[in-house]
Amino acid sequence: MSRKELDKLYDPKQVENHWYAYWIDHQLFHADAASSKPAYTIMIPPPNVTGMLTIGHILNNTIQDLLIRWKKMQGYETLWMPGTDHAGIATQNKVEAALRLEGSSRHTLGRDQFLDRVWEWREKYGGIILQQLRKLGAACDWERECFTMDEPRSRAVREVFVALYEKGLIYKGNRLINWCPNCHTALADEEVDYRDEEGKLWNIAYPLADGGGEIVVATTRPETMLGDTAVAVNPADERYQHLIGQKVTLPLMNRQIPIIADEHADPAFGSGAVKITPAHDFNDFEVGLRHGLEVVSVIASDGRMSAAAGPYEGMDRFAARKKILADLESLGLLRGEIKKVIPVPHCYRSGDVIEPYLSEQWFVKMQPLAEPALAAVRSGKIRFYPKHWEETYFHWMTNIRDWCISRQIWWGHRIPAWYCDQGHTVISRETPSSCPECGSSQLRQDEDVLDTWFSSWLWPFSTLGWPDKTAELQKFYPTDTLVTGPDIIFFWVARMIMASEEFMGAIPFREVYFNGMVRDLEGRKMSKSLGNSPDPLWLIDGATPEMMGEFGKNKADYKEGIPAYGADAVRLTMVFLTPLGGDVRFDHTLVEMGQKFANKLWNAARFVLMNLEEGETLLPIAQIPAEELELADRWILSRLNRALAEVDKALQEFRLNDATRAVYEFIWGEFCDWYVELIKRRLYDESQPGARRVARSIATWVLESSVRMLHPFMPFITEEIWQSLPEAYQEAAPVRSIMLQPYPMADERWLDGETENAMALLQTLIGAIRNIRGEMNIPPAKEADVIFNSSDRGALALVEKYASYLQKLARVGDVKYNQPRPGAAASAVVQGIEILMPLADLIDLEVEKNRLEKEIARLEGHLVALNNKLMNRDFIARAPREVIEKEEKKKQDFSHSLEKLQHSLQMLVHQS
RNA sequence: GGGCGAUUAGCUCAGUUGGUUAGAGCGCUGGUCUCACAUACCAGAGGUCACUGGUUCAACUCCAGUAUCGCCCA
Repeated sequence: MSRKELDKLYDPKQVENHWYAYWIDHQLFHADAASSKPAYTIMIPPPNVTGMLTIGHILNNTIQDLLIRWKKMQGYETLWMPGTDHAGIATQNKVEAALRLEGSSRHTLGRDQFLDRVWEWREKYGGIILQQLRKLGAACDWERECFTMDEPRSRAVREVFVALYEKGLIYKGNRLINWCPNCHTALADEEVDYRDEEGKLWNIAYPLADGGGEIVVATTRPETMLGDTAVAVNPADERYQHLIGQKVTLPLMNRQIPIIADEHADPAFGSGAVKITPAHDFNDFEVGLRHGLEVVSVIASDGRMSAAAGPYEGMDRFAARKKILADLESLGLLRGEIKKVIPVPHCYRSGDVIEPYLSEQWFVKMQPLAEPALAAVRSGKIRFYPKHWEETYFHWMTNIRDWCISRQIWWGHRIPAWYCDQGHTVISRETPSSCPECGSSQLRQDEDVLDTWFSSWLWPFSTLGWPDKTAELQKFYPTDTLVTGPDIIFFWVARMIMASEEFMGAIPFREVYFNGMVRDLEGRKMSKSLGNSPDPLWLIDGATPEMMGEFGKNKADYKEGIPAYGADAVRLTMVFLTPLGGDVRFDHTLVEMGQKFANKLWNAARFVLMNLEEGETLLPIAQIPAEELELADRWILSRLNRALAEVDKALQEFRLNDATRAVYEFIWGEFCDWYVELIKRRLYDESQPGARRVARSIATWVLESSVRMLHPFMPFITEEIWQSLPEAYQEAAPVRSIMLQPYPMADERWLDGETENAMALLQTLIGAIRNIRGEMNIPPAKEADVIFNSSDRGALALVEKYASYLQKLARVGDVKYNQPRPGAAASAVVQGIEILMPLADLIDLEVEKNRLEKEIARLEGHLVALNNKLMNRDFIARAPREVIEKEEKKKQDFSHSLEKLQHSLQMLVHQS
């Protein structure tokens, strides 16, 4: 393959599409269960099959891809398992909405036809989100893609249901559950969102049955009073002792209900008496159980008042509330109202207000499952990053409640329970043909389906073929890293640990990385409902204002459209912005950072490549004799290896932003800004072919290492550049790809502190000279002569040896050493070296005076602080010796510099 | 009400075990189309590190409290 001439501007579009196809064609994402390499596995958090890619997915999946590519280059057999989740309620709602537009409904279609429609819909739209992930560069093993409702996963679900039932951990019970009247189904406790809303607390008088007065109760939900079956007071509340055991007449219903004593009544709250509605409040339900109270459901499953609500039957629950308040008012039983902020439960899918609802449901007994799962995290077998999420996990796990798993919808795994006409229940892995108890063939399957999370919690092993004993399970289980959001720590993470301990007898993963949330610049969560999340594909491919429709209309940042930043730029920016587990405040203009970095790297590569000659043999750096390396060479190799060590350490600790920063700063701040500039002299000097070859060899070597280091962060551009490099630098592999190359490792032999110090001195000198030039407005093209004065012979020798660096990077002309001060000169002091720049014709005395005065004031400030410190006896007595010495040295340096600057200032004053 | 997290430059963020002259990118100001890159280069301005106490010779860093914001749970 011959080297190509690279374009001046990097164009991600072609490059990204081309290499993704190449990786797929060569099956570079495919994991081999028969491989002898150690495995590294990540299971994707399966996105909803209805979903579209969001900025949040970008963050989550970029992290996974980064880890996978990093481990692959480190020699692991990596598996990134992709798939989608059938998202029962969400998907059903979506298809029902489509049916409504057609004037149809699931009930018109009937169950079977409706399910056909959902499958059809899934075939059509279900793959979109995974297609979008490909644009990001995701190295998923697409050949293994799973779906939580495909046949193997369904088998696992049935197996688990039956096994838990047989073990007595699944039971059916008539209990109060969270009910969404809109979705018409039960929900798990975790599926309820509490939102604070402005509400009211009403005081209502209940007349005593014997006519001797009244008792006042407070409620935020007056419509539930129709189902009251008691009034409770605290047993220790002296005000009510004489009433316990008496009865009150329930207003509007004219039912007599008892006054009971129960700890649940808080004497400090309102009147101290509380109405008890077991059918519509979780606490009241418990009270009811303790006292054997009747349970009267006055709100039906559709959110309307039931027959038990008497005259209010058929009214919507919110309308009933108004009517009941009005009726109480006219009866003279309202005793005032106060405003109150109330946490109102909402359905996490439809947003409708949840009702506690008494019904027959299936539950999983969680306590026995929780114990090993708790131990797995306590013992450190599973580690959380950041660690503080463990607290949340422990809290939930130690207060765990049974899990309501039945849903009254159609889209999902049908519960494997059958009922015969004799009333027997059959729980079976396979569809039974007759009742094993009575032989009846009249079997009816349970109408309900299982909670979607009942399939997701098996994901780490169901995706590998469980319950069969597959080679995949053998090779890739337990998995290594789970990358997900802390918002599903209960829904998913905790339950996966429980299921894995129960069915695999092992942890599902060794570490969990919780990524932060992506917010907009106002700090709001990016969400579809807020309309503040741009389509990530707009960022990758670019978008015109028309394409963005309503989205960009009122946002200044989007009015002009979005340029095509490319996936690499989006990825780099994302991980650059994400601290360990911290939130990311995101705006598309931030992606310019990634875009510019890609362009910078592109041009650095272009520069290196255009300086190579066709067919040239480059020297492996280990073969270059030490004496042929100059300072810059030793320096860049030392810095490269320090960057590698830092990246490795940061990635191991999931400090992805630190790792990104280290790569970014090395490539741009050191390789491009300094090294590339410093080798230009050698590259252009044809009289020294040896030195030229050394410079080319090292530049190419460092570039090649850099793109390998960067590959997990920016896979596309690094592949493109790497493929353009001379083959001599590439290790043999079955397929030519950077993905199959080793990840560079820090080599301590190249670390060289002395060289770095020497280079740092030169860099500081260059900075000081540039500062003078900038401040004094010396035209960039004009060379400036410089005198360096110092008693430090070693330092001057270094400057002399590498004066060419100063000449190149600070546009220095003649350099002299230890010379008397010329008449008009600008000056600065760096590490004891006085820099004098004779500027007779150019110097503006006032500007230079200001510059010096500012620097003098700065030094004086520091000296005051230093003197105070050094004169403090306690400091001298207690601080470690090194610290004192360091401060003393600092003081000397500052005083020394100060003296010289003051002298310079005096000279200037004399001249003016 | 309980728990957790955050608060550093105009904006988005670094600052690893307490000892730095508190940094980066964007934006801003000034100067450069210097033969890889104007999506660039060079320089500059800009911070009482939320507030109040405490520990310490020494606090952006540790502790306590306050305020504001956010998340989770009830």
